[in-house]
Amino acid sequence: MAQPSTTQSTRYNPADVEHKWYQHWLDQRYFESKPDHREAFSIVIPPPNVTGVLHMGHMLNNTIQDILIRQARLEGKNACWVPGTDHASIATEAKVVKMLRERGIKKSDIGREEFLKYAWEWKEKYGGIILKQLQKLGASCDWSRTRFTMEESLTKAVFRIFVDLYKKGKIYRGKRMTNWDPEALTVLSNEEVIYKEENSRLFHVRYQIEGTDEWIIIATTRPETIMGDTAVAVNPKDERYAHLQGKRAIVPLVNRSVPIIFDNYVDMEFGTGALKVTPAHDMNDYEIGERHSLEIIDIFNDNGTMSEAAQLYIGEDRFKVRKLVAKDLEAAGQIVKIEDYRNTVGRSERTDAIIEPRLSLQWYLDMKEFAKTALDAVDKKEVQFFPEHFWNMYYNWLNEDNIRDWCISRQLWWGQRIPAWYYGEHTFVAETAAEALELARRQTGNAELQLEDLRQDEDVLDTWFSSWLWPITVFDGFESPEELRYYYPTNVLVTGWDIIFFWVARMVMAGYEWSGDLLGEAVAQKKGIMPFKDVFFTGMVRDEQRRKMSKSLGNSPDAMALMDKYGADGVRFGMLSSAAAGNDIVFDAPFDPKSKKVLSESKRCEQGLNFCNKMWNALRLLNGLPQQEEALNEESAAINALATTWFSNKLRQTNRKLKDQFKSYRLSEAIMNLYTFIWGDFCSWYLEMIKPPYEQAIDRPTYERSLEFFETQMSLLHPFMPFVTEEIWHLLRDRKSGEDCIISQLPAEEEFDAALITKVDTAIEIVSKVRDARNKNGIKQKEPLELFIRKTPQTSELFELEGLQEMICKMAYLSKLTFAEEDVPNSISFLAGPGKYFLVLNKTIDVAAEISRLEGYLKKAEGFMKGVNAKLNNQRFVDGAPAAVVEKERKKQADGMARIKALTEELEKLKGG
RNA sequence: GGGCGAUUAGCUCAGUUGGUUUAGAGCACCUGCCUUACAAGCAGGGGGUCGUUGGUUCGAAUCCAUCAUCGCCCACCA
Repeated sequence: MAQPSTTQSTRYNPADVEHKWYQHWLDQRYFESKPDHREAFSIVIPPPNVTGVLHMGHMLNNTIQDILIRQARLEGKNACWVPGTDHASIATEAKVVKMLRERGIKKSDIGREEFLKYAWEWKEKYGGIILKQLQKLGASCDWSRTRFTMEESLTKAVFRIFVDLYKKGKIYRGKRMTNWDPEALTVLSNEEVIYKEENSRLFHVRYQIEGTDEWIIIATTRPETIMGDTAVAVNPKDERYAHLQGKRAIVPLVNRSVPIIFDNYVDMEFGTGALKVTPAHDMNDYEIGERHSLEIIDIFNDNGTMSEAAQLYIGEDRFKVRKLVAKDLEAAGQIVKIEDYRNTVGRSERTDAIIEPRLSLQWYLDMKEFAKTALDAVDKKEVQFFPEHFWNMYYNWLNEDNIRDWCISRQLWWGQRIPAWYYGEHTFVAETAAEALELARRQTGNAELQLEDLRQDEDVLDTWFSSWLWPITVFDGFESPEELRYYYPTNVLVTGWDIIFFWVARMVMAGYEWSGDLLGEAVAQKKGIMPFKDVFFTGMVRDEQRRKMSKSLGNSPDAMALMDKYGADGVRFGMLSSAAAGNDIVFDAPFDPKSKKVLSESKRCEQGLNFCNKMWNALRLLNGLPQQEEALNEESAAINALATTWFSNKLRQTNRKLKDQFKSYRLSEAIMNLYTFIWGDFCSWYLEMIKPPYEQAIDRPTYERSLEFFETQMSLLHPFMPFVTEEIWHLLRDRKSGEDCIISQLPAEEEFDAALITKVDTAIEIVSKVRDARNKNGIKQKEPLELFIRKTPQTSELFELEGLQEMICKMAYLSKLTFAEEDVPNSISFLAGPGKYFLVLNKTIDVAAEISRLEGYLKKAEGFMKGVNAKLNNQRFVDGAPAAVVEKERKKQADGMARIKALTEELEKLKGG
């Protein structure tokens, strides 16, 4: 068993502590979970990219998951947090390509097989780093369950559902516009295209209406595509062109006759309101072409030069042709004018080449029904979002006007290769090559066919096509659903809102599609169910200029360095204390203009470390106290009795609040709740109340209660700051094996005495006011003073509370506390709670200062009364508001009047005397 | 262009269905303390007419509308 350190040092040192306890937890197998009789609580990790390194977003995300899983574990649930990584096909392939390039190897030279060998090597080498880093953060994942989206069994599941969807007719192959990089000669995904505003020119070109002397003027930024024009389009509402119905126009230079069509897409306000349509080279034109069955003429070669189909300028580069066409049109008198113009141009992230929209054959998944399922799930609250407003974003993407079929093929090698084989005109979709071959033999009637005769699709599947199954596949749901029945649906998904479409929505779809069959009898009518009950959206972590923290911007502090400096607990505190659900968090790491780097420093994390230190020293105080059976005297017996009763009630109150905060995922509130409670109520008040004078002993019962309080607080705080709490837990008492904070018991929810808490609050207010009076009058903190209480029914009742007087005397260093029938002359007076108090200073009072102080109070009280009176004098308020509210206002009025009266009297006396 | 969100103390943010709040917390700031648990600390303090203008209501930081500023997502105009 791990040994706790000694408490000699006044400084808490996380480095000594954190690794030790993490290893201990691993040795005790606390993170591991197997189905049993207990209630399950499961979370699947959003798998980070396999070759990624820990950044601030991961830190936040995984800290939150760890808090929830540790809390569940403490609540006695069977907590299971499944870790893993994503193969991230684009990102990883790009890294491998770069690595190979640095070694002078070109991807195209080595071929698919060898490339994949390098890629796997790379994965083996760097794949574990991020998981190791998560361990440093304290993540209590069941590491024996670590999965990878491209491991064998997950890949098998991917092929299985691909075939399933293909059979259901939801997967199809279709031609669509894609982003073509004419330099790299490859299709790019939307994520790899960067759009930027650039300067260009808008050409106004005139086209003749066939068989007339009339012209129609169109505006274009890309005159070189004129040879691919197959229509001219105008808006059907545009009266200027209404008469052109059924007419045709002549495309200049190539003199082709094309139809004039009417389409709502055309913006009447833009340019001349007329548009040339080039279906092969523009996304929108393609869609117009589809609607009007236009001819498609592809005028470019792969490398961006003109093809035979262009008829003119064959073999010349597209940008050279733009100039040539402009010149030739000008010469032919076809150009009306040329304007300067700014438009957005898409460039390849890797080669910076201007993207050419191009038709290509891709695999698609029909999303219509899926989208409806996913919408219903949230609509019927089967899945709940925190915060709720993300529903709007989700709805906006999934509703039928916006939803688009999912392009699931990628022109990459690192990934799951599409399980489709071709033979001539035939396509065979099967889970394995052997099955495909069998299909092929059966369907072609050719029993002699061999695998070599078939050609497998070259593309791989989109990464998300494996991750949308993650909540099912990590439990081997498709192979043996026993575990799925226990752990599914998972309790909560914790993720950034930036992947709400890519991932969250799609997991919901997959859950409903397949879990029903897999869960079998466990689910009514075998209807699929949601993959998680709650979704907790974390914000993006941003720098002080509100930019997203990212590696490419270099604005992110080094996560590992932060933890070295402040400890994992400190960093967890720092991240969380500013992370309200769904709100982006601005992380306070300073930027050093000299080194042009973000420093791994943070005030918030420092606060977390200071908090550890505070608790560490509270521990040192308790551990260092000598003990004896009886209390020192009657006074301390009374104080200790009051202090323990009061604190146990505060503890229950805090526990109640904390439970609510967990239920609604208000975790940043929860940690601040614990912070102020432990630091303020426990250390500053409770411990000071019970602390015996120097080298005196504390009575054993109070000591014992104090240990219990401390322990309970460590359990409550454990999910947030696991290391320091475990360490203190062990230093508080001698523990047997297995008595660890990580599996300790949380206090049950109990009623608390609110009236008692209010009374002690008033006492605390009195103490503070006395201290303030000392401060303002330059009197030493420990100089004994006498305090008088103006006797009223309220103050009498307050001071009936056993130990209250003694406690106030101790905390405020008062020599004596006396009830007075009259106001006490030559004293400092103040109000606290319902009473009035007089502090006798052993020196002359500065009357002028006293007057101005009291006038300040009076002004505030009068302002307050104005509001209250205005309400009560309003007959409609008295009639309209609920009786309880009116009653409260009446009480406020009475209290306020009393306060003003007391202050006025006091002021008169001071002024008069 | 479509959608979402934000605007509260010098900074970062709470304020959960309108009424125990002329508004809370942390940091920063100011004053006094090296007091035998803690200077990574202790005690105390100052600071905001809740972005604008209207409206609903007995009552608005909170609900509605408008404008302003900022941020994000999606689609992209030839």
